[in-house]
Amino acid sequence: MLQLSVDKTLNALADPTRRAIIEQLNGGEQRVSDIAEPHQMSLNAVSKHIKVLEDAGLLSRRREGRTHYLSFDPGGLDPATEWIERTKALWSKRFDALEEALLADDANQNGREDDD
Amino acid sequence: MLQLSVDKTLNALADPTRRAIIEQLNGGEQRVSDIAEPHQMSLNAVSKHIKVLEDAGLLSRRREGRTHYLSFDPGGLDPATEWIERTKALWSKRFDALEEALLADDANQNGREDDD
DNA sequence: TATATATTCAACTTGAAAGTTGAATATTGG
DNA sequence: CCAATATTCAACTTTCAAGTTGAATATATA
Repeated sequence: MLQLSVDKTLNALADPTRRAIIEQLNGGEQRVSDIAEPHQMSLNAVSKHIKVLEDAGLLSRRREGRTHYLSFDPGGLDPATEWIERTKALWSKRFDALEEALLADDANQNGREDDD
Repeated sequence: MLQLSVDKTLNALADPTRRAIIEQLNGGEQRVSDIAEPHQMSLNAVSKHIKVLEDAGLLSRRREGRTHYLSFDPGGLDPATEWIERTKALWSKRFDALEEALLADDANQNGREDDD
Protein backbone atom coordinates (compact mmCIF):
# COMPACT_ATOMS: atom_id res chain seq x y z
CA MET A 1 0.00 0.00 0.00
CA LEU A 2 1.03 3.57 -0.65
CA GLN A 3 2.02 5.03 2.69
CA LEU A 4 1.10 8.71 2.90
CA SER A 5 2.95 10.70 5.50
CA VAL A 6 3.51 14.33 6.35
CA ASP A 7 7.22 13.63 6.09
CA LYS A 8 7.09 12.38 2.51
CA THR A 9 4.63 15.06 1.48
CA LEU A 10 6.52 18.05 2.84
CA ASN A 11 9.81 16.64 1.65
CA ALA A 12 8.38 16.25 -1.85
CA LEU A 13 6.94 19.78 -1.83
CA ALA A 14 10.14 21.36 -0.50
CA ASP A 15 11.87 21.10 -3.88
CA PRO A 16 11.12 23.94 -6.34
CA THR A 17 11.43 21.68 -9.40
CA ARG A 18 8.85 19.32 -7.92
CA ARG A 19 6.44 22.17 -7.14
CA ALA A 20 6.88 23.37 -10.72
CA ILE A 21 5.98 19.89 -11.98
CA ILE A 22 2.78 19.93 -9.94
CA GLU A 23 1.94 23.35 -11.33
CA GLN A 24 2.56 22.14 -14.88
CA LEU A 25 0.05 19.36 -14.34
CA ASN A 26 -2.73 21.78 -13.44
CA GLY A 27 -3.30 21.89 -17.18
CA GLY A 28 -3.97 18.15 -17.22
CA GLU A 29 -1.99 14.95 -17.52
CA GLN A 30 1.33 14.95 -19.34
CA ARG A 31 3.96 12.46 -20.49
CA VAL A 32 7.30 12.24 -18.71
CA SER A 33 9.03 13.81 -21.73
CA ASP A 34 6.58 16.71 -21.84
CA ILE A 35 7.02 17.34 -18.12
CA ALA A 36 10.79 17.33 -18.56
CA GLU A 37 10.89 19.59 -21.60
CA PRO A 38 10.81 23.04 -19.90
CA HIS A 39 13.35 22.06 -17.22
CA GLN A 40 17.08 22.72 -17.47
CA MET A 41 18.07 19.20 -16.55
CA SER A 42 18.20 15.73 -18.01
CA LEU A 43 15.11 13.63 -18.60
CA ASN A 44 16.45 11.20 -16.02
CA ALA A 45 16.62 13.85 -13.34
CA VAL A 46 13.00 14.79 -13.97
CA SER A 47 12.00 11.13 -13.99
CA LYS A 48 13.45 10.86 -10.49
CA HIS A 49 11.54 13.92 -9.28
CA ILE A 50 8.38 12.38 -10.68
CA LYS A 51 9.08 9.21 -8.72
CA VAL A 52 9.47 11.17 -5.48
CA LEU A 53 6.15 12.92 -6.09
CA GLU A 54 4.50 9.62 -6.95
CA ASP A 55 5.83 7.93 -3.80
CA ALA A 56 4.40 10.81 -1.78
CA GLY A 57 0.99 10.25 -3.37
CA LEU A 58 1.03 13.59 -5.17
CA LEU A 59 1.02 12.18 -8.69
CA SER A 60 -0.58 9.17 -10.27
CA ARG A 61 0.57 7.35 -13.35
CA ARG A 62 -1.36 5.82 -16.22
CA ARG A 63 0.53 3.67 -18.72
CA GLU A 64 -0.48 3.52 -22.35
CA GLY A 65 2.01 1.33 -24.14
CA ARG A 66 5.47 2.79 -23.79
CA THR A 67 4.06 6.17 -22.77
CA HIS A 68 3.43 7.12 -19.14
CA TYR A 69 0.88 9.83 -18.39
CA LEU A 70 1.21 11.59 -15.06
CA SER A 71 -1.52 13.57 -13.37
CA PHE A 72 -1.68 15.57 -10.18
CA ASP A 73 -3.47 13.93 -7.27
CA PRO A 74 -4.68 16.70 -4.94
CA GLY A 75 -5.40 14.21 -2.16
CA GLY A 76 -1.65 13.86 -1.78
CA LEU A 77 -1.62 17.33 -0.27
CA ASP A 78 -3.79 16.23 2.65
CA PRO A 79 -1.03 15.20 5.08
CA ALA A 80 0.61 18.62 4.65
CA THR A 81 -2.69 20.47 5.02
CA GLU A 82 -3.58 18.44 8.09
CA TRP A 83 -0.28 19.08 9.82
CA ILE A 84 -0.49 22.81 9.15
CA GLU A 85 -4.13 23.10 10.20
CA ARG A 86 -3.57 21.07 13.35
CA THR A 87 -0.61 23.24 14.25
CA LYS A 88 -2.60 26.43 13.72
CA ALA A 89 -5.52 25.00 15.71
CA LEU A 90 -3.35 24.10 18.69
CA TRP A 91 -1.92 27.58 18.64
CA SER A 92 -5.38 29.18 18.55
CA LYS A 93 -6.51 26.98 21.40
CA ARG A 94 -3.52 28.10 23.44
CA PHE A 95 -4.33 31.70 22.57
CA ASP A 96 -7.99 31.26 23.54
CA ALA A 97 -6.98 29.80 26.90
CA LEU A 98 -4.79 32.84 27.54
CA GLU A 99 -7.64 35.18 26.64
CA GLU A 100 -9.98 33.30 28.96
CA ALA A 101 -7.46 33.57 31.76
CA LEU A 102 -7.22 37.32 31.23
CA LEU A 103 -11.01 37.68 31.26
CA ALA A 104 -11.19 35.63 34.45
CA ASP A 105 -8.58 37.92 35.97
CA ASP A 106 -10.67 40.91 34.93
CA ALA A 107 -13.70 39.40 36.61
CA ASN A 108 -11.68 38.91 39.78
CA GLN A 109 -10.57 42.52 39.85
CA ASN A 110 -14.03 44.00 39.20
CA GLY A 111 -16.30 41.68 41.10
CA ARG A 112 -14.30 40.56 44.12
CA GLU A 113 -12.49 43.68 45.37
CA ASP A 114 -13.67 42.82 48.89
CA ASP A 115 -11.48 39.73 48.87
CA ASP A 116 -8.91 39.25 51.68
CA MET B 1 13.21 42.95 6.00
CA LEU B 2 12.40 39.32 6.64
CA GLN B 3 11.66 37.78 3.25
CA LEU B 4 8.93 35.16 3.52
CA SER B 5 8.80 32.66 0.70
CA VAL B 6 7.16 29.35 -0.01
CA ASP B 7 10.59 27.94 -0.66
CA LYS B 8 11.97 28.82 2.76
CA THR B 9 8.76 27.82 4.50
CA LEU B 10 8.38 24.37 2.95
CA ASN B 11 12.08 23.73 3.26
CA ALA B 12 11.92 24.58 6.97
CA LEU B 13 8.86 22.38 7.50
CA ALA B 14 10.30 19.42 5.60
CA ASP B 15 12.63 18.49 8.47
CA PRO B 16 11.05 16.37 11.23
CA THR B 17 13.22 17.88 13.96
CA ARG B 18 12.05 21.33 12.98
CA ARG B 19 8.40 20.29 12.96
CA ALA B 20 8.92 18.81 16.42
CA ILE B 21 10.35 22.13 17.61
CA ILE B 22 7.27 23.96 16.36
CA GLU B 23 5.07 21.44 18.15
CA GLN B 24 7.05 21.88 21.37
CA LEU B 25 6.39 25.60 21.22
CA ASN B 26 2.64 25.12 21.17
CA GLY B 27 2.99 25.09 24.95
CA GLY B 28 4.46 28.59 24.85
CA GLU B 29 7.88 30.19 24.49
CA GLN B 30 11.00 28.25 25.48
CA ARG B 31 14.73 28.85 25.81
CA VAL B 32 17.13 27.34 23.26
CA SER B 33 18.39 24.89 25.89
CA ASP B 34 14.87 23.78 26.77
CA ILE B 35 14.02 23.27 23.12
CA ALA B 36 17.19 21.22 22.67
CA GLU B 37 16.75 19.06 25.74
CA PRO B 38 14.44 16.33 24.34
CA HIS B 39 16.40 15.97 21.10
CA GLN B 40 19.12 13.38 20.52
CA MET B 41 21.61 15.86 19.15
CA SER B 42 23.91 18.63 20.27
CA LEU B 43 22.67 22.02 21.41
CA ASN B 44 24.48 23.51 18.43
CA ALA B 45 22.55 21.38 15.97
CA VAL B 46 19.26 22.50 17.52
CA SER B 47 20.43 26.11 17.52
CA LYS B 48 20.93 25.80 13.75
CA HIS B 49 17.46 24.34 13.26
CA ILE B 50 16.05 27.25 15.24
CA LYS B 51 17.87 29.67 12.96
CA VAL B 52 16.38 28.03 9.87
CA LEU B 53 12.87 28.29 11.36
CA GLU B 54 13.50 31.90 12.34
CA ASP B 55 14.77 32.82 8.85
CA ALA B 56 11.61 31.30 7.43
CA GLY B 57 9.50 33.50 9.73
CA LEU B 58 8.18 30.55 11.70
CA LEU B 59 9.74 31.49 15.03
CA SER B 60 10.42 34.78 16.73
CA ARG B 61 13.06 35.45 19.31
CA ARG B 62 12.99 37.56 22.44
CA ARG B 63 16.29 38.19 24.30
CA GLU B 64 16.41 38.58 28.05
CA GLY B 65 20.02 38.95 29.04
CA ARG B 66 21.94 35.87 27.99
CA THR B 67 18.74 33.89 27.55
CA HIS B 68 16.87 33.70 24.25
CA TYR B 69 13.17 32.86 24.31
CA LEU B 70 11.70 31.44 21.11
CA SER B 71 8.03 31.36 20.25
CA PHE B 72 6.06 30.00 17.33
CA ASP B 73 4.82 32.54 14.80
CA PRO B 74 1.81 31.01 13.03
CA GLY B 75 1.93 33.68 10.31
CA GLY B 76 5.07 31.99 9.07
CA LEU B 77 2.88 29.14 7.81
CA ASP B 78 1.03 31.43 5.40
CA PRO B 79 3.27 30.98 2.34
CA ALA B 80 2.88 27.21 2.62
CA THR B 81 -0.88 27.43 3.13
CA GLU B 82 -1.22 29.83 0.22
CA TRP B 83 0.73 27.63 -2.17
CA ILE B 84 -1.27 24.57 -1.21
CA GLU B 85 -4.62 26.34 -1.40
CA ARG B 86 -3.80 27.97 -4.72
CA THR B 87 -2.76 24.60 -6.11
CA LYS B 88 -5.97 22.96 -4.94
CA ALA B 89 -8.03 25.86 -6.30
CA LEU B 90 -6.44 25.67 -9.76
CA TRP B 91 -7.14 21.97 -9.79
CA SER B 92 -10.79 22.46 -8.81
CA LYS B 93 -11.17 25.14 -11.47
CA ARG B 94 -9.83 22.72 -14.05
CA PHE B 95 -12.25 20.09 -12.81
CA ASP B 96 -15.18 22.53 -12.93
CA ALA B 97 -14.30 23.45 -16.52
CA LEU B 98 -14.36 19.77 -17.43
CA GLU B 99 -17.73 19.32 -15.77
CA GLU B 100 -19.12 22.35 -17.62
CA ALA B 101 -17.84 20.97 -20.89
CA LEU B 102 -19.62 17.70 -20.19
CA LEU B 103 -22.86 19.50 -19.33
CA ALA B 104 -22.59 21.58 -22.52
CA ASP B 105 -22.13 18.35 -24.45
CA ASP B 106 -25.22 16.95 -22.80
CA ALA B 107 -27.18 20.06 -23.77
CA ASN B 108 -26.02 19.61 -27.33
CA GLN B 109 -27.19 16.02 -27.44
CA ASN B 110 -30.58 16.67 -25.85
CA GLY B 111 -31.58 20.12 -27.13
CA ARG B 112 -30.08 20.41 -30.58
CA GLU B 113 -30.67 17.09 -32.30
CA ASP B 114 -31.89 18.99 -35.35
CA ASP B 115 -28.43 20.40 -35.86
CA ASP B 116 -26.58 19.92 -39.20
C1' DT C 1 37.22 39.84 39.10
C1' DA C 2 36.79 35.17 38.31
C1' DT C 3 33.54 31.55 37.12
C1' DA C 4 29.50 29.54 35.46
C1' DT C 5 25.74 29.81 32.19
C1' DA C 6 23.41 30.60 27.59
C1' DT C 7 24.05 30.97 23.06
C1' DT C 8 26.31 31.56 18.67
C1' DC C 9 30.29 31.31 15.38
C1' DA C 10 33.63 28.82 12.62
C1' DA C 11 35.71 24.85 10.79
C1' DC C 12 35.24 20.37 9.74
C1' DT C 13 33.12 15.55 8.53
C1' DT C 14 29.70 12.91 6.55
C1' DG C 15 25.69 11.01 4.36
C1' DA C 16 22.01 11.72 1.38
C1' DA C 17 19.94 13.94 -2.42
C1' DA C 18 20.38 15.93 -7.00
C1' DG C 19 22.39 15.65 -11.15
C1' DT C 20 24.98 13.25 -15.06
C1' DT C 21 25.90 9.48 -18.45
C1' DG C 22 25.30 5.09 -20.54
C1' DA C 23 22.91 0.76 -20.69
C1' DA C 24 18.57 -1.91 -20.22
C1' DT C 25 13.59 -2.62 -20.96
C1' DA C 26 9.40 -2.20 -23.29
C1' DT C 27 6.58 -0.78 -27.09
C1' DT C 28 5.53 0.90 -31.65
C1' DG C 29 6.06 1.27 -36.70
C1' DG C 30 8.43 0.15 -41.14
C1' DC D 1 13.14 -8.55 -37.53
C1' DC D 2 15.12 -3.85 -37.12
C1' DA D 3 15.11 0.89 -35.89
C1' DA D 4 13.04 4.53 -33.34
C1' DT D 5 10.72 6.13 -29.25
C1' DA D 6 9.58 6.40 -24.18
C1' DT D 7 11.00 5.46 -19.93
C1' DT D 8 13.60 3.45 -16.17
C1' DC D 9 17.76 1.28 -13.99
C1' DA D 10 22.48 1.41 -12.38
C1' DA D 11 26.70 3.51 -11.41
C1' DC D 12 28.99 7.44 -10.61
C1' DT D 13 30.13 12.53 -9.24
C1' DT D 14 29.06 16.50 -6.92
C1' DT D 15 26.71 19.52 -4.02
C1' DC D 16 24.74 20.67 0.28
C1' DA D 17 22.49 20.23 4.58
C1' DA D 18 22.87 18.03 9.07
C1' DG D 19 25.65 16.96 12.54
C1' DT D 20 29.98 17.30 15.44
C1' DT D 21 33.61 19.76 18.23
C1' DG D 22 35.97 23.57 20.10
C1' DA D 23 36.37 28.51 20.54
C1' DA D 24 34.17 33.07 20.99
C1' DT D 25 30.72 36.25 22.88
C1' DA D 26 27.71 37.97 26.20
C1' DT D 27 25.60 38.01 30.59
C1' DA D 28 24.82 36.70 35.32
C1' DT D 29 26.55 35.55 39.91
C1' DA D 30 29.72 34.43 43.77
